[in-house]
Amino acid sequence: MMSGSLMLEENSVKKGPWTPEEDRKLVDYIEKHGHGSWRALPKLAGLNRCGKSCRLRWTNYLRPDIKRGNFSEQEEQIIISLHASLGNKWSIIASHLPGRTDNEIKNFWNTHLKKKLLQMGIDPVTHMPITDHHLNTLSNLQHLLSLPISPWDNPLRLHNEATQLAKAHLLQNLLQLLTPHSSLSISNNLFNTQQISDLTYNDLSIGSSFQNIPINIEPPQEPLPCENYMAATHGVLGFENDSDRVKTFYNMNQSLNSLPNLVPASPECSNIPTAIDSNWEDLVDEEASNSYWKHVMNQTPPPWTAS
DNA sequence: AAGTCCTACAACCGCCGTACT
DNA sequence: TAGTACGGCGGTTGTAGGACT
Repeated sequence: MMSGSLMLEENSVKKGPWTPEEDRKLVDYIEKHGHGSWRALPKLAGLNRCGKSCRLRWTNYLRPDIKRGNFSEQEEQIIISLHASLGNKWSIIASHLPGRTDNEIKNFWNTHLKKKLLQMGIDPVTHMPITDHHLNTLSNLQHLLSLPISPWDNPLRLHNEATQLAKAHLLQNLLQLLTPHSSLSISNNLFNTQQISDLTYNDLSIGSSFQNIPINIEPPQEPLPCENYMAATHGVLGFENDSDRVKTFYNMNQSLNSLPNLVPASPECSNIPTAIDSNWEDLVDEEASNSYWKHVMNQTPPPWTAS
């Protein structure tokens, strides 16, 4: 069997990692002719790749305006804030971070920010406190799993096994929600219903691979006042007007900002003026008819919070 | 030192929306 | 209006390299 990087499709289009030679061909062609039709490009550029692969390689890696390196603290804040209001709209989020690609932001979210939010006690999907939502789900699951099944005296044993399997998948999906990017497996002893029923929040742990059940999850160090933020982003409080919503959102960001600061990977990183600095004004002007974004990101209290 | 596990991220896949015929 | 081509997007996978045992 051929390895993935060498595997060729029937039409001999290469897949897998790009070589420096391929990169050079692609860059040379686009610099001279522009990309034009991506489908036609590979042939014209002398590349044995599909147009889609060329486009992705260019937009995500070779483009001259790509900004490499670690995300700054400010960029993190922007991503978190935009994700709270936009969800997984990576391309839109990327459009507000000059030099960053949607793919890069998506990867950064999945590998860093998701974990960070979980450790803060916030569900990175809903941006709601993880306690109520997930524990209710776990509670329901506990009931599901404790339903009596007696495969040995039931003629529908196969059906029951399928049901168990479905339950396993359900639980796995739930746990994956709590453990992003983990290779998850559920051992058979998980289906000891007593063990399941004994699980509490304090018995679960975030950040481990969950490969060894029972699981230990450490609750957040301190309760985070993030309910208001959740309400703001999801409208559960039924605000009377935008002003209330804006105030609440501001309060949330103060909560986020009060968390321990991230340490830049390189000391000089935080001192480098970024494109963000020069474009942030544009963003806030564009994003907010109200001025709350400016206050949120500049961490200055807006007038309406003055008592 | 060797094997295994884990993390990060580049790249791929499939779906969807839009433009064009 | 239907069909097709194309580009964009988000989810997922594959794999290199570091960490750990």
